[in-house]
Amino acid sequence: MAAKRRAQMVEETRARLIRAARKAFAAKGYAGASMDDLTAKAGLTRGALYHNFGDKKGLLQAVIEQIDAEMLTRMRVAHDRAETEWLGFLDEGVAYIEMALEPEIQRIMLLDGPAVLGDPSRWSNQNACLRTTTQTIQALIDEGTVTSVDAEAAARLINGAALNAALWIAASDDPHAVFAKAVAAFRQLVIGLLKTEA
Amino acid sequence: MAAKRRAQMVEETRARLIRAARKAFAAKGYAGASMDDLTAKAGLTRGALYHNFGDKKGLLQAVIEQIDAEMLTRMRVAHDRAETEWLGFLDEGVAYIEMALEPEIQRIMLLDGPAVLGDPSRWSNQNACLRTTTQTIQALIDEGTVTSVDAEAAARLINGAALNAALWIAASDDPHAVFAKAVAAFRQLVIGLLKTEA
DNA sequence: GTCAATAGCATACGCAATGTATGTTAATAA
DNA sequence: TTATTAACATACATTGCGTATGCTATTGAC
Repeated sequence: MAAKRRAQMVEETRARLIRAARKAFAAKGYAGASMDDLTAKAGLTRGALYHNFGDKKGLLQAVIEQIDAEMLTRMRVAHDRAETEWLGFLDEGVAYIEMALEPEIQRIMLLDGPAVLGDPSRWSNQNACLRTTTQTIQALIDEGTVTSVDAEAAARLINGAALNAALWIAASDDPHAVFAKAVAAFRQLVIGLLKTEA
Repeated sequence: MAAKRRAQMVEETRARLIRAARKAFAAKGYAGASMDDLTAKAGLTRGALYHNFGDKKGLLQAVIEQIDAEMLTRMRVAHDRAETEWLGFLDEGVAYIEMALEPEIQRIMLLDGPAVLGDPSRWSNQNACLRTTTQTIQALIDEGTVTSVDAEAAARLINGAALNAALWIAASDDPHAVFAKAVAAFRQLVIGLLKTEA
């Protein structure tokens, strides 16, 4: 029981550091975030950080894994709510764009993440969002809705398109109007994947 | 004439700094590149740097503008070589993917650039690549080849897709095979933009 | 129950790197 | 001829990361 409480303490420490890091990275960016400030706001020092995560990049990885998991569940929800697999695929994409609009996700997952850790597909565990999209597309191919393409390649392209759309929307003066345009273009573009009923 | 030589000297200095910066940023990444090393290899000191470019970000901007211009011409070449506007559009996209495979372009334009300077569409001058794609799509809409969509939105999505494809290819174990897959999926995807001959 | 060992975190230090403030030289303008 | 400024170099101050070291409490051995 004492051991259990000890393990809980460690998890508490890690969770508090990750929470503070999410805030700091989102607000100041990865490079601009100070580890001293970070840990101080979590009620700790850099000692705790280097003990638990190795270095600054290690902390970013932990933050990214957490956000990635959250994005995964939200995409699954959007997907499962739809009536057909194809509509689920569309909603999944739109959900991705919507999430990518949140400053935290945009800054950490889309801008700093790739710059610091390299290509997302090489991130430690797995880029969950990408996997979901790949699986969804593969299912669409199997059921005959989508033409025969490499599912991972298509997922990659779709993700990139949605990502860029989100950056565009977020940087625009009228995000609402641009969002509508982007979604319309997105829905049009993915039609190319549909199997032509020759 | 003395004035002219003076102006030439300044341009020489700027050019040498930008050249050294391109090498350093490509090799070590923006954050990892040291301004002292940079300027020393250019035969100068940090004084010249801060006088001509303001700060480190200013230097990155100058580098990006140069690379952006180079990419623009290469895309135009690929575009103009094709026989039809639609084929030119496809070749333009493939050319972009090919360029994005070069480590220098990938690191500076696709990874560090957005992380440091924010969304490319907000970059000082203009993101030339994006403009070309937008114009090409608009021309396709005008000639009736492509269905009525927002040209800029479509260009954004296409660019993002190509960008992500390049990152994927570059990080893969077998770039050649993955490149083929990506291009195939790309060609399939953009078919969605074609006007259906109803 | 005592003692060694280690996990978890804090403190202290060294080093590198950016930005700024201050020179220095040469060209330009009055 | 002299004053001013552009173009760069040098010197300085600050910040911030990573590591080495120190402290405390828990665990395990006997």
